[in-house]
Amino acid sequence: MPRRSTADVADSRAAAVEAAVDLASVEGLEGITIGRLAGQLAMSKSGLIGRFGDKEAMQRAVFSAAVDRFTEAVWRPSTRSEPGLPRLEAVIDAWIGHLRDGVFPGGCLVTTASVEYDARPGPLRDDVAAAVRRWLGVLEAQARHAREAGDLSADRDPVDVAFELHSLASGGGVAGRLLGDGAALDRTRAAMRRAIGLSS
Amino acid sequence: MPRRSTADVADSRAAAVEAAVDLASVEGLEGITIGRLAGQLAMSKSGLIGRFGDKEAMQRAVFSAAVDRFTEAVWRPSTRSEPGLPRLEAVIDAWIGHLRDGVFPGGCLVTTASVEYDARPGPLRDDVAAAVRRWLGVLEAQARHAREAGDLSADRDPVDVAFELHSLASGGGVAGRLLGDGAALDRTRAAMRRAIGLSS
DNA sequence: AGTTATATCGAACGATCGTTCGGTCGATAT
DNA sequence: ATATCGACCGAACGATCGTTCGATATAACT
Repeated sequence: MPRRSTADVADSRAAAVEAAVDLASVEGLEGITIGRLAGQLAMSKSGLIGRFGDKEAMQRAVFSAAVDRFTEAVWRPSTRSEPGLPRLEAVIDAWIGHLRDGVFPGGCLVTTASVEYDARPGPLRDDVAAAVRRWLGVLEAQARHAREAGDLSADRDPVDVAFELHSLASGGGVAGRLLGDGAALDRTRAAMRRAIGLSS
Repeated sequence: MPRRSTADVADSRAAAVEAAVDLASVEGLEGITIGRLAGQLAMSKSGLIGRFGDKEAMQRAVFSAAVDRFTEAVWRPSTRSEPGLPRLEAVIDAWIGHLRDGVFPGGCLVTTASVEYDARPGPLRDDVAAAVRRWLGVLEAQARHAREAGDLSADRDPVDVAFELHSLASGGGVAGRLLGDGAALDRTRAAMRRAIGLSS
């Protein structure tokens, strides 16, 4: 078995993280097992964990990568749209698309991690909370921009809007996958659009 | 150590299930460990698992008990209200109250289990899906009743309404607990009322 | 009183968990 | 050419996992 050159070092770690994101998407961040992941990567347990230090550090790296994947799929494309309501519309479409395409094989890891750690103090919970807070802030800023531009009803609180969008996407994705309901994402999209004052 | 009389049999099993519900609410149904639960109940592992057969049977019993707890707290009180919109309003208030009171110490176990099993086939996933489907059906029936009574806009699909209420409560509860956001449940309640056409 | 059924125990099982350690190989730097 | 470094391995560690298996003590039934 050839050793990996140092030029491939980053690739090796990144490959492990990517595989772990997919695994965690199904089994949860707590469901990751070093042994199973190592087997899946055809590595030894010690070789794998050595890249991270310990399991918790690996979980944090995995979650961080999942946030990047989410940001890339949902936020990045929307930046080509005008700030405010158009960008919110773009975010909603990208968000629904990202859920539909199965960017995460077992559902959005941010949602999974939110549920796993919402009642469990520790660094991971802090990481998850920070990521969600940041995302809510982004949505809120767009809603505020839309309201100031007159594209969103003045009696809609931007914080409420952000919170509702997040809840709907998170809850809708889970329920849809659990029930195998193909129409769930359509319903979710419609509800999200309703939350920003659009009829359909 | 005195043995338990047969009259206490149901109590012993029920006590184990209740403790397990609380534990699973924090750690997840997959996070339950026979050893830890046995220790917490001052029982032997074998004595505990003997009551259920195997771990999966115990998890199913635990989930079933959680559904009962949810039904008792959220649905039962609402049956004193008139069917249709008044009952939906009562459900929303009871639902928010149940989230606020911490009926489940680590958040609604139905939500937790939905996320845990939404991408993992098996009997537990089937149980969870059946429970969610039943609950959505109940909500939908009330929404339909409300619409036929003219209390709900004719262009609101009862299935949409049920789905939105479920998503909002589920997503809102998680995000609120994760972020330690005391206003989250107020926002969730307002959004749920908006979903059934009420202004506040 | 004697029998049966049940609830629970302690001990042990093999499997797997996360982690540690010493060693080996290959690439890089001197 | 030699020394250094980092990636990775295999083996082993103690802990815990879920489960199985008699043994025991009690309650209920005949």
